[in-house]
Amino acid sequence: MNTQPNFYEQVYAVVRRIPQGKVSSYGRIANMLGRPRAARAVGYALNALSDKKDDPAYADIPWQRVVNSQGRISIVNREQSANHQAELLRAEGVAVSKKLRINLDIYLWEGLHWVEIDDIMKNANGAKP
DNA sequence: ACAGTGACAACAT
DNA sequence: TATGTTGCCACTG
Repeated sequence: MNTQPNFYEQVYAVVRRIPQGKVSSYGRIANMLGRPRAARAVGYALNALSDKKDDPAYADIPWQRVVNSQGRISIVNREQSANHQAELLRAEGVAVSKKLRINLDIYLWEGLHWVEIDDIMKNANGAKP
């Protein structure tokens, strides 16, 4: 009852549900998946996408919609990637300040309800039925 | 099997 | 507000 082999897939499934123009945080996603302390692992999961970007199955994941709990783009020591993420978000209508900060009062995604989470847990696929 | 790592978060200065 | 520290988790050699 713990470590499900598909933790990454579950993360991806949730991220795919984040609507355009909204953002969520690593911690919130971890929370949705029933692992409130796994925020760091969520970031790790998204980081792993860079190795899968050639796989079309992972090409549609809006990773840019995930920021840290303060509403700031969290890839601090990767300036280029951070700016890239900011641009992607702006292109979606999300206001990102020069300091890479986003107003969560406006753009925070409410998240999924338990029924949808339950579905993801079963299929660890989420994307599509 | 085990230690190291990293797109986090909460708390302390 | 801006750093630094500590705890956490899943994944990797």
